[in-house]
Amino acid sequence: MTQTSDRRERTRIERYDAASIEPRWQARWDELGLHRTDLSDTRNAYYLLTMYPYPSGDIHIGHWYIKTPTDAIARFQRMHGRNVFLPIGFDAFGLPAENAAIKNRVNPREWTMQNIANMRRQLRSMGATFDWDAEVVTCDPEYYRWNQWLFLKFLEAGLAYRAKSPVDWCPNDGTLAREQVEGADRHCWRCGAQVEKRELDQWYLRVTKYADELLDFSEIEFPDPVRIMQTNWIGRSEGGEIVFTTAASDHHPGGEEIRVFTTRPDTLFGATFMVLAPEHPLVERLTAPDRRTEVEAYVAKAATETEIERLSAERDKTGVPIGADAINPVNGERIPIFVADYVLGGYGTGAIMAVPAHDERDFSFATRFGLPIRRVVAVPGTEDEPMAAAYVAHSADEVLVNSGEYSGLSADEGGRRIVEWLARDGRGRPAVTYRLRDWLISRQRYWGTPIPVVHCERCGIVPVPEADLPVLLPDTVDYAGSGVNPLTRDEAFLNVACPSCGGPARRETDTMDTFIDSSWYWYRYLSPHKADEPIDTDMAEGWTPVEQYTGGAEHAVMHLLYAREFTKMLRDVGLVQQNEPWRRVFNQGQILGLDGERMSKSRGNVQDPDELVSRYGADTIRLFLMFMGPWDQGGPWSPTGMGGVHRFLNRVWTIALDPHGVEPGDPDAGRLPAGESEAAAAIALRRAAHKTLRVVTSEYESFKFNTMVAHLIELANTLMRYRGTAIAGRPEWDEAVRLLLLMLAPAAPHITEELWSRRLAATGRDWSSIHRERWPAVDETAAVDETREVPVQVNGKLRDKVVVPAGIDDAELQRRVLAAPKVVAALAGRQPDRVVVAGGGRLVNLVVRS
RNA sequence: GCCGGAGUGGCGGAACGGCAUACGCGGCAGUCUCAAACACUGCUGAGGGCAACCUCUUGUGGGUUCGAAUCCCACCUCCGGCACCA
Repeated sequence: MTQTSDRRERTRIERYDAASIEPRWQARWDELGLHRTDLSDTRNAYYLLTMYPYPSGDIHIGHWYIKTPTDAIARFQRMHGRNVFLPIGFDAFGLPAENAAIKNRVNPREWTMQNIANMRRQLRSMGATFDWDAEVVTCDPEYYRWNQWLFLKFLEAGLAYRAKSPVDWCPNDGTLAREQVEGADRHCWRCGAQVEKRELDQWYLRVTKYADELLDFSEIEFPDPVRIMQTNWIGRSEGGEIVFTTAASDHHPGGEEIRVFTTRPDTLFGATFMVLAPEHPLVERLTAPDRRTEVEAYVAKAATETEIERLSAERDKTGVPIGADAINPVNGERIPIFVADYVLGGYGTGAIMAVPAHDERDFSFATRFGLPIRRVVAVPGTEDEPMAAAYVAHSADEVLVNSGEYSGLSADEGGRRIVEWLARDGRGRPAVTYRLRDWLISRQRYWGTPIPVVHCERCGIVPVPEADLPVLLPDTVDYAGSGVNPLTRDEAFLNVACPSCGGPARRETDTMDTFIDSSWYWYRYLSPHKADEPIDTDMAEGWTPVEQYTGGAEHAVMHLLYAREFTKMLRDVGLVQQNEPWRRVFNQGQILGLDGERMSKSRGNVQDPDELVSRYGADTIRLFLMFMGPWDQGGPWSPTGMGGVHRFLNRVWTIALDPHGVEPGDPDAGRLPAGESEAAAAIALRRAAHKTLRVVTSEYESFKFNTMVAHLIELANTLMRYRGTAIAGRPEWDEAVRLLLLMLAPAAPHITEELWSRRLAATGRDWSSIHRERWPAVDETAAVDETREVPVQVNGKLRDKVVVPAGIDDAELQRRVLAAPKVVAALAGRQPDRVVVAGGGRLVNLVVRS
């Protein structure tokens, strides 16, 4: 070819222009109903769930990072004949809407609905195949009424109850969320007032009932870290509950029981003091008159601290003696009682026996207060050694010492026997404790689901009858410049006739934790408008547990655990028949701003996707987000590299539409690689295509999108090398291009649809969409390599590589390795002492001593 | 502090007991162009050497192994969660 004809070839085809093709195909997919799922057909049901977004108004590239690979999974599964259901909705209740309302005097509903409208538009611009017919918006009464309905069912079943519980309280702004308490001095973020604790009557769900069941992960496939974190969060501990009694003193007759939980009943003889949590009810009663001032001051101070501070193993232990003693049930010893903040009221019994010799926290406390440390577990021969730290290690030959008749027994056996002994006369029993607490669902806020109960002067707490649901949130809301829940001032909302006696009553003003909303929304997607029940039981039976759930790792313990608890509650009131909500969960990483912080409008580090869409098109962004790293990793956002992915799509465009053109710049353009025949090149291209198909298929299945894209780029680069040669006219070329487009289709749906339509228009074949094609099958015979390269090491160092036929045996491989020139040089006449042929001949290591 | 995760070229990352740095970005050189842009081709971890080639390198320090980025122990740094942000 002459240079002039080259130039003509180059300019002949039009350029890839995403903006002109993407909206057209999105409209076409809507017409085709690509995204709509026939839920009545459950034969090949594949329920793909992505965590629904909070409509914060901070719409940023992070949403694309979460959603577009999920869409690729949906399209990939559809190409495998699965009936995929990919719904979307909005987690629309919550604190940010109220903050915006207080600050800018906008109505939370209006603020939320505006954000939702904008997010809908943006989510559509991704080209994602969400089934919008199934959309759920949690602040819609059509949704939250069922939170209320479910609450009533739980109340009836004894799964909901009311108890006192402390909140962080600001005198001006009411209850504060953790993020609204600022600084070491714990002041209110809005008014700066000192935050205090206040005890309120609040609603709980009895989820600890499921603690043991939640530790069983056999029906749910979590990433290992999530399973481990949930296991630790539930925190099952086995041990004993031991009854200590108080000793008589000047101010107290004694004989009062103090129950403690311990995981180490074997160390009971080493208990030299006792500690009550500041919240423990006995503190008030047992404190000696001359200790009262100091104890009360300490208790008040502890109330201002966070649990994280109190549990810190690093800081110095604090506490005060209350001026009373307890009696150790195993030896009748009087031991002093302290109150200290490192013991929590909400864990175990809120009281501990302190064994400084065998517990690190007790040891540092005892050291600080000069309390006796008595060793009761030791490896024989070491029992009299001085202790510089608590001995907590477990060793097979350690035994109990200084423990009366139990001395000499192993710790396990001794502990068991001590509990058995105490149990005989009711002074102890084997016991299990969990770190998991019941779920506090009350929120003193407006923007949430009203808890459907009424407080009647005569009848007490009365559930709202089912027929009266929903209890609607009033639309007009006046915050009056304060964070205090406006429902508490809304007389029209508050005043109601008691459903039981008809007398005057007040509505409950607390609303529900928004984690309630997110604990069952995937069931509602299946029947979002069902008017008589929250969940369509038949539909749930056919479509759930959800096949695959994707979402952020930041939800590992809270949302992902609450939802499991809730599912078990739904099961126990007869609404679903399954134990777990989802079969498999994948946690993708989080996209941070360039500054490494979470993206938010207030930080000014958000990347607006609209701008990128108009510059590169949705396909480039989708592909770049998948390519930038492993999906479970996330990381700081940087658009550097977007151009590389865009160039790749340009090459795909060129390959598909202009196979015979050549570019200037390559001196060998239009010629096959030196020494490669046309037949050999055709086989090589076919091999590359099918090897790519094999690896790309498994990468889609395991969500390894970054290497999936890398492999597609490699195949495109291979095709580019053959462009303009005789290969480009052969069926192997057409097959490779066809496979490339099919493999790329789930990730870059618009450009592949465009190229597919153009290629098929030329052939006259009947088609509707590349996204309705079947995923191609690997031709394994085409994917086989004829030769392979074997690296050769001498003493673990790479010295040479030999190319050998694929089917060679080890003896022949060794012969060739030892004949390789660089190997001969490296051996320098020495004989290898050992020849290691690794992993079926993948590598050879020659070991030479001396 | 506790629980979980991650540290690899100038940058994003690949390899996860067997060739460290695939793929991409950036950089350098070139083809095309009057020129630029686009596109395309080649080179590109560090140090040494004219070269063939040699030495070093996966947060730090130890260990296991014929062989370690990968497994084990200790430490450092960063990220997520810690129950009222979602």
